[in-house]
Formats: sequence, C-alpha cells, structure tokens
Amino acid sequence: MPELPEVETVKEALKKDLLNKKIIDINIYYEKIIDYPSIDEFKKEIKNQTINNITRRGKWLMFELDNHYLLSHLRMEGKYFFRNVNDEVNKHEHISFILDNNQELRYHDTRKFGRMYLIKKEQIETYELLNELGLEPWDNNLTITYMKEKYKKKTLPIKTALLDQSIIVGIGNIYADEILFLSKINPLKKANKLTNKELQSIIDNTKKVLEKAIALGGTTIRSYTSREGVHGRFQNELKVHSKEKCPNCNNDIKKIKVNGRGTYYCPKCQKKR
DNA sequence: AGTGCGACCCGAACGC
DNA sequence: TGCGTTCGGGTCGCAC
Repeated sequence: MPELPEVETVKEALKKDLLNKKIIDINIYYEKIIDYPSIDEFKKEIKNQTINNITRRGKWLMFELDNHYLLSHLRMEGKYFFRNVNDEVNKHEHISFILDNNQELRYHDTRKFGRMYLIKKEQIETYELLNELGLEPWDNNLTITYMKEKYKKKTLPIKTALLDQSIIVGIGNIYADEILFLSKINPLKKANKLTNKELQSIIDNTKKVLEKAIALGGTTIRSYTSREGVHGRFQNELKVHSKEKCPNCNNDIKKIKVNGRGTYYCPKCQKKR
C-alpha cells in the first residue's frame, strides 16, 4: 500500500471535502473489500451516519462516524475518488459511498487488496487490528531501549524488521530502503545485531524521511497517486530506492530480494559491518 | 516463538 | 503487433 506519508496525504485531502457529509447509501461491487462485519450489517449500519472526523493510525485510515469507526486499509493500490451521482462506475471502483451532496466517494483498488472494517465506537479501544500496532514514528516512547527489547530475539534482516507494523508503524518497502541508506546500514544485517548508535540512527532517519515525504505529499511510483490528480513529489527525493548510482559515492546501487521484496542499497556505503 | 514463503489480485513493463 | 513472464509503496496464514 501506500506507506504512512501517502495515507497521511490522503487523509488530509479527504478531510477537505468529506467532513460533516452524511453517508446516505452505499453500493458494494466487490464484497471481499468488506472484511467485517457481514455485507448486510455493514450496509445497514453505515447508512445515515455522518463523517465527523478522519484520522490515521499507522497505515490505517479511520473515518469517525456517529456510532462507528470505518477503518480502511489501502494496501497496495487503494485510492479514493469523488464522483457525481450517476457517473459511470469504473471497473476498479469497488465501493461507492453516496453522500448527501449529490456526490459519491468511490473506493478504487486495481488489485483488490484493500480491506474495510466497521467497528462500534465502544469497541475501538480494544480492537485487535489497532492494538497490535506498534509506535507511531514520533512517539516519545520510541527509544533505543524500546528497539533493543523488540529486536532482541529477531534474527531476521533489519529491512524485514522495519516493515513489522507491531514495532514501528507506517514504514513500507520504499521508505525502509531510504531509512537504511541514510543510516548507512546494510539491509541484510540481523536486527538483533544492531548497535545503539545504529538504532538511534534508524529512529532519527525514520522521522526525517517520513516527515519530508509528508511535507511533499508522499511518493508516486508507477500507478499510485494519493487522490485523483494528486501526485506526491517525494520520488524526486529518493536516494536509493529504484536508483542506479549512489548519490554519496557514485558506486552502482545493488538490487536484491529481502524476504521477497525488491531492496536497493549501496554496497560501499552500507557495509554489513 | 520466530521465520520463510505462498496466496491474494491485476496491469504495466519487459523479453522475445 | 503479439504473447508469455515477471514484478509490485502490503499483510495474512500456514508449515517448519
């Protein structure tokens, strides 16, 4: 999916048009997007609720309704578009929220990986999907001590550990490469072998990379745009992901697979030890 | 308990 | 132009 900066960008864009709009009806064209509750309950419950606020937790979008939270995870390619009622439904538009202003909020997802949940407000505090999430990158509890504790039994590559949403939320495949490049850490180094200095560097660079990406509206690679017509500008800032030459030493960037994910790094600047 | 890998989907990019 | 293959900004479930 879009990573944290993209979700943040989408959230802010949606807030401009969606706050205080009421969902008067819903059309569901591909049912698997709705993971909980049943389709019938989802349809029945969401009707006539107003969108009071939109927030983000990790890569989750949270629409605060009257009685529920609508949780939406965009996974790889989920997007939201506004359309007029009666506009033709695109083949990749799977859910349509009909609003009280003659507009529809359409959920578009080419690969159909995204998921939605409608959770009662009184249950949101204990909802496991959210409770299993780790710290936001800017949480004051994100310290070397915290990282050491979480990584102490992890023998997997640091690149893989950075993608673990139960430790730090919001980092995806691209920003993980960028964070490791700035921290001068080899993506294959085992998470439990990192020094205090390296852990601090990861913490600092995580904030730095994500903050800058948010400021620039995220990254656009291939098909992803945060909203129709909104293209992130962070792709101009990428140092290593999808690059061929290292901006520090001009060495060739190496592309490998780590846990099945395309991973870019500079063998010279990011030595294993 | 921690790790590795296939599955879920589809279209774009690539190789021939 | 056409056809087959590979790949991907994410996460879950299963086997070991």
